Parts: sequence; C-alpha cells; structure tokens
Amino acid sequence: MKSSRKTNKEEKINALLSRGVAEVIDRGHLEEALRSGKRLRVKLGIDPTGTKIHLGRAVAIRKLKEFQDLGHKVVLVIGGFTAQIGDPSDKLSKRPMLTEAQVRKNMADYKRQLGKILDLRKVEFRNNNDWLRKLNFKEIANLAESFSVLQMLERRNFKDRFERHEEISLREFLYPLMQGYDSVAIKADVELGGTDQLFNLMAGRTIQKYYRQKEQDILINEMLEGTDGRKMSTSWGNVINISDEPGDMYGKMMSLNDELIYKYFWLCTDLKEEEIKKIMDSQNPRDAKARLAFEITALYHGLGAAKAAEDGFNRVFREKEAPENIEVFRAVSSRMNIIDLVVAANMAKSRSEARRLVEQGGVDINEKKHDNPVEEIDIPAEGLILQIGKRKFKKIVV
RNA sequence: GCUGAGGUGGCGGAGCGGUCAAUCGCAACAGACUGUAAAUCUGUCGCCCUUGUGGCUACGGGGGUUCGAAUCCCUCCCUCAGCACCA
Repeated sequence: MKSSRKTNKEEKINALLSRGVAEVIDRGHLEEALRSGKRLRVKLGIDPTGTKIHLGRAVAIRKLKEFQDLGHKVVLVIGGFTAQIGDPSDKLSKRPMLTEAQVRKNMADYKRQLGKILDLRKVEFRNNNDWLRKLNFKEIANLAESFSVLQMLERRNFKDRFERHEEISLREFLYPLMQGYDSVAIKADVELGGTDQLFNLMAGRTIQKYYRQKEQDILINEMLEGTDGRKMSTSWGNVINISDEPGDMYGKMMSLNDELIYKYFWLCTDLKEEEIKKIMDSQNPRDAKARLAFEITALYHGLGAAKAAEDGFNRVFREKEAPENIEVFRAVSSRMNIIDLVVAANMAKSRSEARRLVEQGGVDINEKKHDNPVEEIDIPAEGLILQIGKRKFKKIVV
C-alpha cells in the first residue's frame, strides 16, 4: 500500500516534468525539490485584461493543477500593475490602462474560468499592484543594474525590432524587471509559462538572486497551435475558449486539423499515453477527433453536456437534421414575406443580408430550400423550422 | 520643438478630381464537396427600395474650390517615425 502510493507519486512527478513540457530549468533541482516532500510555491502570472482562457493558456493552468494535486501551493499573480505597462512578449500592443474596478470585474470572470481547472480554495491570489506600486526610483534603478542593455537586446523580439529600427520603448525593458520582482515578492519556488515567456521567467531568477533569494525553477510548457494549425490567436478565429458553450466547443474541436489530434489529446486531456495511442491507431481520424472533442468538452462541462453536444453535432452534421432544442420565435402574423421573417426572427442583421441569404440558397424552411425573396410564407399551426446555413435554426410559431 | 509620414469598410492595406460603395489580403457569411464547423472550389460581404445607367449615407472633424472630391485648398483634432549632445 505504502509503496504503491509512492510509485503513484513518482509517476505523477514524472508526468509533471514531461507531459507537454518544452523545457525545465533547472531540471535536476526541481526534480529533487518535488521528491523532497517540500511544499513548493508555484507561480503563474495572470493578465487581468479580461481575456478568455483558451485551450493553449489552459495547458499551463492544467500544469498548475498537477502541482496542486501533489500538495503544492499555487500562487496566481494578477498583473494589476503590469497590465498598465504592456508585455513586450505580446508584440507591440500598448494596452489601455485599467481601472481598479475593471481589474476586479475581469478577475471575477477569470476566476470563474479558472475554477473549471483548479481548486480555487487552495489558490493564493496576489495582485502585483500591492508591491510594484511602492517601489521607488532608487530601488528600480538598482533592479535595472541586474541587466545589461545588451542582454535586453538579445531578446528575440527586441532584437528584431532593433534591427528593423523600430521603436523599443524604455518601459518595455522594465516589464521583465517587474515580473521578476513578483517572484521575489511572493517567494516563488517555481514559475510556469509558455516558451514566449522564457525571458521574463529568467528575469525572475536574476532578480531573486539580487535579493539573495534562492532562484526559482522554471517550467516551460509547449505551445498549442490553433485549430487550423496556425498560431493560436483570436483574430484568426482558431481559438477554443474553455468558457465556450458545450455545443460550440465540440463543434470547433471537430474542425481541428487532423495532424493536431494527437497533440490536443496530449496537452488538453488527461488520457494516458497508451490510451491515446490506442485511439489513434484503432480509429479513423474522424472518430478519434470525435473522442477528443468529447473528452475536452467533458473536462470543462461534464459528461452529460459532452454527450448532449456530441448527439447534437451528429444530428445536425451527420444526419443533417434540426437539433432538438431550438429557440422559438413567435411571429406576429401567420403569413409573412420570407425576408421579413428572416429579419424578424433575428437571423440576419439587415434586410440586404437576408435577401442575399435567400438568393444564395442559404435559407431552408422545413428542410426545403426557399430562394425566392418575394415568397410569402404561411406559418402553419404546428410552426415551422427556419434554417440559415448549416448551423442556425429557429422554430417559428404564430 | 524641428523635420517627415499618415488617419479609408471588422482588421491590414490600395486608390490621390469623375468609370469609387471604393483593387487586394485576412476575418466573416452562403453554396458545392466532405468523416468534419477541416481543406479546396464558387459566390457574397454599407444601408434601403427593388433589380435599376435606382436612392441614401460613407473614406479623422469642420469649412472651401469645382458641374463633380476619398482624391485639390484652408483649418482643427489625432497617430507614428526621425532629429536633438559632441558649437
């Protein structure tokens, strides 16, 4: 009994250090610390700008969960102060200043999402505004002494911009200092982040050293591509958020590039390696993907919702039937022009758009195409199903 | 402060007196195809009436020139880059 528990712990440590992990600094040290039974303080920085947590971001948070399961202390540092500076890792976006109230509101949203992965009762939340605000110029100057200009310029995205003679604002150099100082303030033993964060994470070590703290270890997780294989980015529309509705989440997963199925299984689900391999070997891509979509949906919405999402998807896209629960629109008249109907039911933004949809054959009524824009539709007592494209349905009744 | 560049549709970015509701790319939407909300191909992509060499509103704000302006002039607002020391 005792030995099996030990083996179990050993397995967890191995998984923690390897699955979805791109790099660990300093691996030997962290491994030892994990085995020692010491309770580690594990840091992750949270941007309070109100962004949604997507599956890529969730990779690091799921890592945190693994630490949590091993009894370590998860410390989330909310960048209330740093949000006003703008992280240079994230290109040149100068972010708008956030008010205290906005930060609070965003964090409430964020915590709701985090709660899907972490046990929030055990998490320590800290806002870096509490300490960064108080630093005076002398202290900042001293901190800055820990880095050379050349070091900063070595950094990839500064280097590129420098070579292209693009602006690099001095405040951007300050960002790693602040993030590093956070590690001092919360006495971090380990910090997590994506590969894009390497520089900032390393700064934490440098600054801890300056404050005569022992240096944090760094665990860098792999980056997850978006569903289309490109970099995950909201503007590419290839992002799956963990707060997405079950049906949505399932459907978006089904649009995943086949080549990414394994990686998503590996980084976004808890399935064991052997099991994933078995699924990949024994099933065609479509079914493997369906399983993946199911697993991920279940992870964030529960088994019941995942099952319903799966049924709904199969119903609509395989059998091409209307989904079971459709929003009902009550029409004011039992006879309406088709365009008026589409607009009234809020299925198009403007009459021009509705007209286009009809003319392009995108409008079905009771599964039959209706492409005449002047047609008058009689709405029977039992109602009718109005469908736009493949995915939008409404039941129309009088 | 000086010098220069620029502000155009959800975004990027053309156009620089009429043929501009505005090339193109991305995103979005529809159709075909498909295991798929993938890929690919086709079409659409300001609003309104309707289908016409149609109407209306649009190219940072305001004013002007002109038969006619996103395009020229004036003015205001905003953004960005370079310069600033070595006299």
